[in-house]
Amino acid sequence: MNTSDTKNKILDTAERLFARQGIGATSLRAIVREAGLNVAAIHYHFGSREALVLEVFNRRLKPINQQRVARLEELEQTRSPAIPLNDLVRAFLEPVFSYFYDQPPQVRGLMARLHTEPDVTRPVLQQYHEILQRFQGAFLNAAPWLNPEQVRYRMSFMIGSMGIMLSGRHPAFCGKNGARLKPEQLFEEVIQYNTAGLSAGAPKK
Amino acid sequence: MNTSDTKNKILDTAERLFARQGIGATSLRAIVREAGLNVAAIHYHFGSREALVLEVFNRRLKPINQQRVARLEELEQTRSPAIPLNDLVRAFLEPVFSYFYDQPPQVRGLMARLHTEPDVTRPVLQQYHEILQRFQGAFLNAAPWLNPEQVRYRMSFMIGSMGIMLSGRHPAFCGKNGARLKPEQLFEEVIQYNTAGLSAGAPKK
DNA sequence: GTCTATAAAAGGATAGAC
DNA sequence: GTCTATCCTTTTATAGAC
Repeated sequence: MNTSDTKNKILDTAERLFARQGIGATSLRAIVREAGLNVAAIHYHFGSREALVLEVFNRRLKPINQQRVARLEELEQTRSPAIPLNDLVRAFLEPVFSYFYDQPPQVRGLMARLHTEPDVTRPVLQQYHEILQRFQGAFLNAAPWLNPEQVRYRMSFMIGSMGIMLSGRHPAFCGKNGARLKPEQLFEEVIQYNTAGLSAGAPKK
Repeated sequence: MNTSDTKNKILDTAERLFARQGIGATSLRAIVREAGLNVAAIHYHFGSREALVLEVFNRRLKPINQQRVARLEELEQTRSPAIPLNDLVRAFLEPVFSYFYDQPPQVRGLMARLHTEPDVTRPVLQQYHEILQRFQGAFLNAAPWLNPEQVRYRMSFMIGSMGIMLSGRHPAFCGKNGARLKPEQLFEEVIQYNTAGLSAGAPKK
């Protein structure tokens, strides 16, 4: 079997189990059992459990954040200096949405965990600190009535609601509630909600 | 030592470690090591690891949700039939805030995890399903331009941003950003953000 | 690159003394 | 109610054959 085939199989399976059972609760053995491999394969390809965890997240985050930057730069060139908040929210969230659109639900749920599992949040997000800084600057430009701390917190709120969207667990009502919005509709809800949140306190024009 | 003393000591320690390391990653042995007890104590008081996990969450959620209901009922009596959205958001979030205000940061971080760790979300939230239903009805009344699904999702977004607030990890920038809002200011930010989000799409008056 | 086999440690749970 | 001692399972990690 090809190197990258096995590697991807491990990453796919780990991702699915992390999303389903939690990261700390998922053993390497559970992963290889479901992947039809053996423990040694993981150590060969990743070196340690911790390195595997980071790779699972980075594999998804890298292309998403590249997309985010590309869209931000496009906005800066075409709509500068006054980029509408709604466009910024879309530039930040749409790459997530389009990337995970055709992924199984469990895989989407992984992203929600990124911001709450303490051993993951720090090492992963440090890699993307610069991107967040750039968005913070853009949001601050677009919402000059806010101070930098407010912008940072509101971005965090946006990230929180994004996690909820991705988790698909719909935590307010994880029971048996029939009708669910279609993914596209749900996404528009998220955009609308967070654009309104970020716009809160704006001076009337 | 008194029964409830030991029980609380276990709950306190477990809570702290769950918040710090994640739930699945925290062993019973780690808990009792830090609490100065032994594994048998946990099984005596809680029966199993799983039961302990549920108790850790329910100990906090029970008083919070009682407060929520009390405040909702007060609003229904004093401001019915048209309860402002802002009051509903406060009725839902303020009990969380006031309850955790004087708790150490790690303990607050636990609530953030409630909505993402899959083995916890379901069993815990099922107990409070009725309360969420009541709030959903109230929000639907206060925002009649939304349909029930929209209300449910927006409540979930609110819960997501609340989790971010509680986590204290400020995931957008977990690096070394100097100034932080005071807790009260942060709370007002959350209220404002989510009131605006829930109000999105409201007809102009 | 992938496997089996195995080492060494840590996990949850229980029995029985006090 | 709390402890020690113990059972059995599972874990991460490594060594060495193929």
